Amino acid sequence: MNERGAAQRKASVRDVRRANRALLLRHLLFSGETSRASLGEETSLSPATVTTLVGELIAEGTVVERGQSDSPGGRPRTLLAVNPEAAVVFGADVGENRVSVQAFDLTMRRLASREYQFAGRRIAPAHVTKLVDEYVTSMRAELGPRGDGSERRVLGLGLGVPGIVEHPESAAGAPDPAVEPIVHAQVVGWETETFAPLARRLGFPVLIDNGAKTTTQAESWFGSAKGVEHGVVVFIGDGAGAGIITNGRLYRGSSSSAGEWGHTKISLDGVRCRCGSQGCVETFVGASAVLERWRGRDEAWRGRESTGVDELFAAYRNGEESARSALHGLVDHLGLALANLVNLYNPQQVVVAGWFGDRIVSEFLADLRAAVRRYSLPQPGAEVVVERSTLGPEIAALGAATLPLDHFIEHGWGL
Amino acid sequence: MNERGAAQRKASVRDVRRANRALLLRHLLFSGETSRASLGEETSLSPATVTTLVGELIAEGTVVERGQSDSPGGRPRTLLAVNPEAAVVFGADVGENRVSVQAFDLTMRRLASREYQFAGRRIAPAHVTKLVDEYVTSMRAELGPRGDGSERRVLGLGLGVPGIVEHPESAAGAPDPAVEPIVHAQVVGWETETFAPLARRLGFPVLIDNGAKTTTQAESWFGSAKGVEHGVVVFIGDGAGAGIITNGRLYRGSSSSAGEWGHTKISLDGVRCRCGSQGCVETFVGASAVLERWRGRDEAWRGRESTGVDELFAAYRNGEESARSALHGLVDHLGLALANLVNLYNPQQVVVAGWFGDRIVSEFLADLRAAVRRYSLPQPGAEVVVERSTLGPEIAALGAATLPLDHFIEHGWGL
DNA sequence: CAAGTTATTTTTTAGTCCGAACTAAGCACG
DNA sequence: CGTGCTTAGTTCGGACTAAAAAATAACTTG
Repeated sequence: MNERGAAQRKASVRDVRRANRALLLRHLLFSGETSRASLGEETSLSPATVTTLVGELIAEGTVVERGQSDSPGGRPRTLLAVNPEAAVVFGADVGENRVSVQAFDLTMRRLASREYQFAGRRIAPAHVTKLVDEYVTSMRAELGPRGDGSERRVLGLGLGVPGIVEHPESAAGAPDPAVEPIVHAQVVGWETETFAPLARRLGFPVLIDNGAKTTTQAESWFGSAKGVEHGVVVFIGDGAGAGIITNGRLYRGSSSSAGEWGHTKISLDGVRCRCGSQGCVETFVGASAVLERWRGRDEAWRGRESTGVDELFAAYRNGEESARSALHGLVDHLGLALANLVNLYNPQQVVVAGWFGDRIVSEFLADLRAAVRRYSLPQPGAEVVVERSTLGPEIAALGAATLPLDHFIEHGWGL
Repeated sequence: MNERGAAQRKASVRDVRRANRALLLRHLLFSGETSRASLGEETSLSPATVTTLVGELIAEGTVVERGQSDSPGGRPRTLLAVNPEAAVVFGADVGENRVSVQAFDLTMRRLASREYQFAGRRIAPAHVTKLVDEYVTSMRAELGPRGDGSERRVLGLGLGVPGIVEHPESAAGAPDPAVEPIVHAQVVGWETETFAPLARRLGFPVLIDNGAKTTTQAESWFGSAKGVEHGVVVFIGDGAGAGIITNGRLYRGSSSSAGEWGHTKISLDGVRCRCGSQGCVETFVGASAVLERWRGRDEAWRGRESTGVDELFAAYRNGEESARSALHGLVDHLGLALANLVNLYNPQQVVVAGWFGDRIVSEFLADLRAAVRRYSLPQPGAEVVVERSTLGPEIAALGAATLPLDHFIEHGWGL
């Protein structure tokens, strides 16, 4: 009566084709132009199989031929590429003070974007629904029809939100557009929300996940963590969070709330955190917390943390002792908190992202690396590479758009 | 040029059969006697497929028919079961002061066992090789031939060791008998060892992994964590470690050293740990550490921690204040350290194991649960179940034996 | 002993990838 | 220009796969 097997689904011949189709499509998407021959070599699929699968992809319009490549004395290779025009994907990200919606082609080139700023860290889900719907409609109008005059197909919209997203039933693996997820995002004042209305209004699938997770996926597809099998991306802004890649895939945990690194404790007492507990990592490395430590509980920083941080770094360069000790303490604590991740997950790479994380790393990368190494076990500590993120904050929406894209790669147009 | 695809292997029709064979075999192994019909229902494979696959399993001797079940008015179901006689599996575990070697039949019933105690936490790998070889030979002699007089087939031997095991190349997934792993186990004085000689002497595959990991697998197959998709098993003895189950499988990280929970830091300063750092979880919840806190740095406990713990608990029951505060502090710290795991992995279940962990949980389970809940985020904290291990210390070898068994389920006799 | 019921097997079908032979499309060199 | 040489891609038959449908087996019940 053990239900271990519940995870393992039965396999059938159809799954084989789906898996191989996805394999090819993924290669094609990430390596740009390739030929059938090299595709076969890289995937170790037989030439015959490549021919049929690519034929299918071309027939459905996902892939196009792009002339020949140079030939070293034999028949020249015909180049293949994903057809950017094949579909549009939308990505939307709800942050702590802005909503950003962007449109991408199938190769994830940005086609259009819209942004909305809000204050007070509050925005109603209905408002988000309205905004996104509006922006998507206006961007579709802006884009117009395709080159050949036909209507643009839409893969779907990915939505990143600053909170926990529960995917009922489909516990394992990637989100499934069929089940309606539940969102808990206290940061912007959402208790238990659903975005079913948005999907109804848009008329195409909406996939939702935590923003840190979607951005992690973007980082692992296009950024510094490209191709990393086991990696961690930490986001440090006002708060702190992490996204985890295990076995090449985003790790979600049993109810998608894995990676709450910002609220792990590295001290038994200490400043109280907004989560209600104390000693959280966030209270040592988050921007507001650091500012508070530097200048005391001064409400002047509230809402303008960024300039506060500018001042802190300026003071540091001026040699002010208080700034020095605040920043050194920060780097030390951050190193320790990262070392905990290193010991637990044994990642090949740790990427530091987020606006404050960027600032820290651009100034103190060497110190941070030393601290991580000091606090982690020799073996995993020696192997891990601490890196800075190369993608800016505008990739949040791209990360979200990654969700429908992933679903398309894996399952095609069906569903 | 991105190597994401490296993880994804191409699929072929053969993989389908292998996967379905494994699916059936796993069901058969875990649910005991079943019929073809119910096997079909549970796996959602068609009756026809079940017939052919089961036919194959019967032909190779792995499965046997076991008479009929009662019939409610139609053709009675013929019961199927894994044939215990089909093969022998050996499991060996090297602990901090003993080597235990056991033999199991294919249904993981213990057939024979041997044990060797050593002192001083030192044993040479060559000595282990010699011991294991000796014990295996003697157990094979003890078991004699099978009921029908034929030679017993051996699946292999699983070896659990108290340290980090690197599996070169086969980074992802389960260990592969083809590549020779490298063992780092400072606890027993091993720097960089290999057990190739053992495999040569035995003449069948030897699979090696960290003992905490193998025991976690046993716990997830046969113990309290049965059927759990996302779970954590923590081992608390003299030291502290953890094994992590994600998506129903053991998580190893990029170089198999994931789960070093005992050396994550929950304090910025604090007692120095044997790993060289300070503030490690181990220095708050490990048996020696707790004793040291209670009675001061008194070398009298060295080597007899178990009786020391007895005295501590006795003192607690006598109402001694020092014991009370030591134990309450322990439970509090343990709760915090577990909450960190809960926030990071979002598991459905946390199982506390290890000899000292057992003692703690049998006395303070309610307090511990409260502490975990207090320190973890509301959502993952509400969902997680903190449980005690129901399997004793003798399952270490069973956990190790699980490695060849898993390999057999997944790949059959080949290789 | 006939009818009903359920379990299992057989047969057929639709689908998979792959190996080998084959065609396509260039270059090199006389 | 034509004849080989080389590499790219396609076609086709073979060896497998699971599953749907039909047939058979083995019971209970009236």
